[in-house]
Amino acid sequence: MALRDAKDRILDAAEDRARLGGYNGFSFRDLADDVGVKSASVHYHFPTKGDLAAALADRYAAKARARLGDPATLTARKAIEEIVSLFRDSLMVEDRMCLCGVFGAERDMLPPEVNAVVARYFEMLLRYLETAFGPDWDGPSPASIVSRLEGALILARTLEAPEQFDSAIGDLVRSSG
Amino acid sequence: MALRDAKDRILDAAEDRARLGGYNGFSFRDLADDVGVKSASVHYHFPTKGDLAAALADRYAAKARARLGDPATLTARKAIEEIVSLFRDSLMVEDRMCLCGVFGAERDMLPPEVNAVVARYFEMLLRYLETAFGPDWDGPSPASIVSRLEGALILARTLEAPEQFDSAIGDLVRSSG
DNA sequence: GTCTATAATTTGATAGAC
DNA sequence: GTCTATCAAATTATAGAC
Repeated sequence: MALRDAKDRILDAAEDRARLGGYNGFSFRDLADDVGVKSASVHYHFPTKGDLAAALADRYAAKARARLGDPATLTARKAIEEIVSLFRDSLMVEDRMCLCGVFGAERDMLPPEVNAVVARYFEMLLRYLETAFGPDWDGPSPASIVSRLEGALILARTLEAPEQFDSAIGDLVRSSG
Repeated sequence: MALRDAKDRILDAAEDRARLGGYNGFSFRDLADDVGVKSASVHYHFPTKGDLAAALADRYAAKARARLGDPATLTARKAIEEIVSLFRDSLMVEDRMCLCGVFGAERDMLPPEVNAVVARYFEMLLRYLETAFGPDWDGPSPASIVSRLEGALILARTLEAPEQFDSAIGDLVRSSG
């Protein structure tokens, strides 16, 4: 598989651009140029932009879920470390927003099929933490953790101060024993 | 002042649309139609879209600051209640994102003059909490609070579940004594 | 699956009359 | 300060050849 197939490379380009500028931050021509094809070829794989963005969010969610692992086998502390690491890499390694965070912020003007997939991403993250925490958990709620991570990405990137991420998340990691 | 001046009404329309769909979620013609003028008139008040968005974020920050009040006169608990109330109304009353949250998420494709104003908004929020907390504060950091609030807006709106906001923020309010 | 070509619309922005 | 008129470019999307 020297070069992955076009469909995947189109999604790579779309993910990169969408995480920088949102749904309207990229066009079919942008992606075509990135991949080295014509925009008609992009439409062949994804008839409408809604199709493309929904497929994009779906792949993004699947990759996150695969990376996070099975929460039934994890301690609460380890699950928190995993999800923090996911968002931390988004900021420190990739220097990109969370795709579903951007789409979520723009949700009222996105095609409904995109919003449906974005919602499933957040439900997946919440369920991941709930499962790892179990019924007796008395630490921070899954919703508070996911919210903090999304917000910390926005804050640290807006201020161009990656250390603000740790300032926002730090005590979460330290108190997750 | 029967009808506020056009400049302000244009910003009203822009704020409403931007908080629903982001920077590229509205056009000069959209705003002109909302206000009842022609798009050339919008360009008279704001030559470029960057000018408009920067003025918009500036006004948004000023309104927030005025509502929050002087942190030097507030207890930590009261300051937290004020900032939570600000974001809570954004969700429950206005059913809109935080303008600077959306712009922050899209920052890498926004004109730099917009990003500068958005950054000042977040710095203002952090300073507000820092001032109210004072040097001996050992509760949640200002960055963690602001992050949670921005993220909780995205989460609750994406899931179309306002109660997730309280789930994300609740223990903050309860532990802020 | 990719291309050329193009349609139909929208966009940010300007010139100049009133 | 608002208008008419317009521009050049970009946008999503489709038809049909190879």
